[in-house]
Amino acid sequence: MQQNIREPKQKRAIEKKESLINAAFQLFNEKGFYNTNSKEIAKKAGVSTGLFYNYFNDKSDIFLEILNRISEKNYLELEKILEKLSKENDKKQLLKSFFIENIKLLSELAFIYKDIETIKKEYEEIGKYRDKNKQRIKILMMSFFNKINDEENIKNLDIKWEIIQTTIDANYILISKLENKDDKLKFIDEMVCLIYNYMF
Amino acid sequence: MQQNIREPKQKRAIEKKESLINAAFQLFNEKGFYNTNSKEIAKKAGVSTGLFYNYFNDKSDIFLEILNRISEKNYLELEKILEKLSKENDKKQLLKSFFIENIKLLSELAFIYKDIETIKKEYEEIGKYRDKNKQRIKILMMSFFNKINDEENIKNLDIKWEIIQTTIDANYILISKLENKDDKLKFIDEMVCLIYNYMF
Amino acid sequence: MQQNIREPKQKRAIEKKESLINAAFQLFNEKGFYNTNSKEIAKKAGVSTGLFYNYFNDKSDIFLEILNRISEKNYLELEKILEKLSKENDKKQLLKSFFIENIKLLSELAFIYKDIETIKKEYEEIGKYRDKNKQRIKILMMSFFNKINDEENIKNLDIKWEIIQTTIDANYILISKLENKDDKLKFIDEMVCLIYNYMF
Amino acid sequence: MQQNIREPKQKRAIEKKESLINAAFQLFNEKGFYNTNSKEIAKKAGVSTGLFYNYFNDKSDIFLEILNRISEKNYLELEKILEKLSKENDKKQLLKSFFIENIKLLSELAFIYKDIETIKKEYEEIGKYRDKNKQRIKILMMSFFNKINDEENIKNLDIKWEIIQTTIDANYILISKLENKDDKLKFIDEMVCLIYNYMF
DNA sequence: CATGAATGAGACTTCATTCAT
DNA sequence: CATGAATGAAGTCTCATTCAT
Repeated sequence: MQQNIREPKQKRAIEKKESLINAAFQLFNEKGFYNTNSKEIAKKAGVSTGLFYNYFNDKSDIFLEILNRISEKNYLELEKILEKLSKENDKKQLLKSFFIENIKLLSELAFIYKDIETIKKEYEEIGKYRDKNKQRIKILMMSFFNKINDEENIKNLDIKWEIIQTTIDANYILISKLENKDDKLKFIDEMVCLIYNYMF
Repeated sequence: MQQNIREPKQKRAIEKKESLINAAFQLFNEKGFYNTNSKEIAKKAGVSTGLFYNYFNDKSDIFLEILNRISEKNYLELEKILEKLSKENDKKQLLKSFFIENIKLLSELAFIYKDIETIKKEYEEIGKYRDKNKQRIKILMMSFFNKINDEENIKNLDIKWEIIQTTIDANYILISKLENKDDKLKFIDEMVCLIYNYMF
Repeated sequence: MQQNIREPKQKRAIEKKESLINAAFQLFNEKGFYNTNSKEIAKKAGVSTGLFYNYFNDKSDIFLEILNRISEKNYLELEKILEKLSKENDKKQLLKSFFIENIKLLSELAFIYKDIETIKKEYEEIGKYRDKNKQRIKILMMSFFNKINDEENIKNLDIKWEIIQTTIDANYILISKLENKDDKLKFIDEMVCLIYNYMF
Repeated sequence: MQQNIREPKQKRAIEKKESLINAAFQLFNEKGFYNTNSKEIAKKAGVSTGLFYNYFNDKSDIFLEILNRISEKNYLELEKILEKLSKENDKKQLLKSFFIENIKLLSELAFIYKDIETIKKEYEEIGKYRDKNKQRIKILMMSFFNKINDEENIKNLDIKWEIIQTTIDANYILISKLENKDDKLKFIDEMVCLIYNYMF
């Protein structure tokens, strides 16, 4: 049935698909994947329930699409950030900038980390995609770290990155829940400190 | 009739309640809270569906009971560990010992961090309990950190602990998924490094 | 399985059966037959659930037993009342006395009229018993009415009694719900009026 | 999500909702509220179980809808009847006409009187609606009685109407169970007699 | 006799998904 | 393309009844 999924071509149709994705994103964020149902998504998107299944095979499919888009966007932005930052000499400042730039991106992903571990077990596809993407970011980041760390290769960078990534993800969820902007910055400062002291 | 939950008195009955809790724990771990149902839990426990509802109001109730037990046990063990460690002079070694001791405990909680953010939104009770418990551990840990850090009070310890706790939780999930014991130890070494460099 | 029902012989056992009957009577009255369950009855009676089924085949069985007892008691009392009243000459006063005497009895039955029409359809036995008892009272009452109506036989007494019985039953439920004693008496006066004017 | 009850707009959909209501009405009549379940109603309506919950929150909800409709219809018809009858001079004939006209209406409500006392205790909403409706009819009827009773106000009309209403309701159930038309008429004659002698 | 834990059928309810219009 | 009514499988939960102790 995979093939039955239409790719909308008319402008109005494309807008509707976008509405669905936005609605799903918001609801997944607010209430989690398992407490959101397709009827609700369609309602919030202002379209009919049936239309949902014109564009997506099932609920996991729209999740995958969101994951996909955000991952893609983030990867590209990450590349840009790293490019830009490579001119920075002060490593600490560099890291800080990195986090500040990143927070906007990564906080979008926060909702995903919440449910993805469970969803992965049910939908293999999503697990695979997630792992692939993680791997891709890892490569990017490791080459970046190697570059800015002029002296010698960092030992155990593999493991280190695994830990850093996990740490960043988890703390981004934490930060994304803070209301106050100053609080956010304070937390980011601390994270910079955490990562900086760890790596260099 | 809601609260008509029995506390079993006969030995066999207590065993069955335990079976249910163990079965639920395993299934929540394997498949997550939302992909586990009461019938399944009962089946794995070798018990009828009805009995599940003799002992628990609903699925969230057995989750709470598990959370409760593990939290309680861990808190007590944590106290013991801290007591024991307070004799250690080498802070780095101390932290390492702390993590090694802790890993056994905390990895049990891994499954909880997976779903709890979503569950909290649905079941207020669970959120409250979780927060209370987090607070309790925070107090314990902060007094410990203050004690071992003889010179002066650590700045921003509040925020720091928030970040450390988040970091530890997230990385424990990571570590708990590793099969190989040496890998685990390597990761723990790195975490010690991460935390140590951050705090001292 | 009918034969498995024990008739308790020891004093303590008899008391327990009585407790069950009393508890069931109260609960049926308060919440109706279909909203009362056997566990609840046992609990209110202060005995175990299992014991319920030592004495009664099922829930309808205890209902039948209650119906039986009250019907029996009422029939005997009715005979006494009619006997006593037959000396009264003033028919209106006689009717009034009849109702006043009766109210104590019949209000006990109020709860039964509430559910019996539905229960009858499920449990034939109960319908049969109910009809038999109604017939018995009808005979008693009709002979009484014939006796006090010296002149000639009342026309259509059959139908009349059917209507009177229905009317009395329904209004007894009404009266039994009144809290105030004076109100009760006022209603009884009106009922006397209703019936008297109808019959004579 | 509780109140997410659809009001069907398409013709076929409206028909299905009607089927459900008709099926429920018949089943409640035949077997009573507590011996009828939603699956059965759906089946009799030729519809899936799920659809039941598209249109009704639960079993009490469809009961309320039926109660609502019948009450409304009956109230309007009652007004018409009273209007028509107010030209009649012979009070006895008037009452008779009233009952004959009414029997068609009220017998529809018979099923409701059977279970409503019990249902009221479980579902407050239904009790409230019932009381409101009873009150409304009382007002209508009392003004009617006052009008046709030219001489002077009837004493205790309040209590009298309470009794009359109870009496009529109960006897209508009785009459509605009769198969034979002549029997019905005989019973109605007797009821006319009962009420007429009582009131005038 | 008495207990209350245990059973499992069946009721209630939700929701991903389909399909006639 | 779009609708939303309709489906039914599957999950949640209750309770009359049984049975080991």
